[in-house]
Amino acid sequence: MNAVPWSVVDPSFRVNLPVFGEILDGGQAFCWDRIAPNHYRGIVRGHAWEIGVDASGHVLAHSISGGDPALLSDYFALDIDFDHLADQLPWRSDTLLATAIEGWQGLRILRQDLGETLLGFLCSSSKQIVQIKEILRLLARAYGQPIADGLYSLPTWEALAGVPEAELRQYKMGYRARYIAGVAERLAAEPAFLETLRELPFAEARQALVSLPGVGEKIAECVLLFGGGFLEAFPIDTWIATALQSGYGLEKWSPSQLRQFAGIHFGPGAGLAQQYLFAHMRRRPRPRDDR
DNA sequence: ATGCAGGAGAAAT
DNA sequence: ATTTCTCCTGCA
Repeated sequence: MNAVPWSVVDPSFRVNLPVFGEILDGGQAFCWDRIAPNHYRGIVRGHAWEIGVDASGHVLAHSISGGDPALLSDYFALDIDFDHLADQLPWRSDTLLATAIEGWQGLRILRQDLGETLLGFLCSSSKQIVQIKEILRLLARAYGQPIADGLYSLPTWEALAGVPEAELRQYKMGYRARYIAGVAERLAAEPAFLETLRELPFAEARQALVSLPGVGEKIAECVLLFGGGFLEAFPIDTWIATALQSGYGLEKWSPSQLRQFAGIHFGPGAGLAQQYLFAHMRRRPRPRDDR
């Protein structure tokens, strides 16, 4: 069963268990199933993987489908020095950020497939992570490719083109079916849309994404940050809005004003700051709910 | 039991 | 240029 040996993804890539879980299953990606606290399984870059972290924090992986573990170095964006990027953030004058960075050392932004990221976040509105994963699992089984062991890759947008909205609705996505059908249609009509996106300046890429049905500011910034390599993207969800409002005394600021503030305060690595703050906020119990 | 969730879009201020 | 309502579904 384990004919393929586990190998260290990269000796310099080390994380603690909470950070490991936050990276794979904290809301950036929806393709990983936790099969043990330190062990995840999922499909990435067209291959089935098992990924684990050992007692020393080294990340180990093996592919059930013959994938080269080097593919994961790219997925984890190991070429980017996130520690250095974090040090460039204004933590010296920002105690909230300093606490978040301190508590989540080793956090990184994944380099995911752009089309898959778009699909995932189109399903994300008013949904919890487990629900998003369920929708994607159903879509993968219906329109994706079998990779291994009952695991399917997510469908390409090409595979989704022409699927009627009514058919999509059976996969628990509700009103989001209209958005997915609409985006599939747009991308079929503009085949170069996604590949061009990466080459555009951030503002233009964002504008292009928002022109898609079902993609507003928040989802556009998620797609650009987690799938487009735009580390200046700063998605503002309810957690981040609360963090900014209560942490910086911006209670009366609108979402667009908060976005403006974040760009100026956090700078070119704003997306990483967002990820730290998000993990930090989500770790502590909600404002009104104990236990 | 129902309000509401890591939102978008259109209608109504 | 904001605020409000609806859109599905399933947790809490």
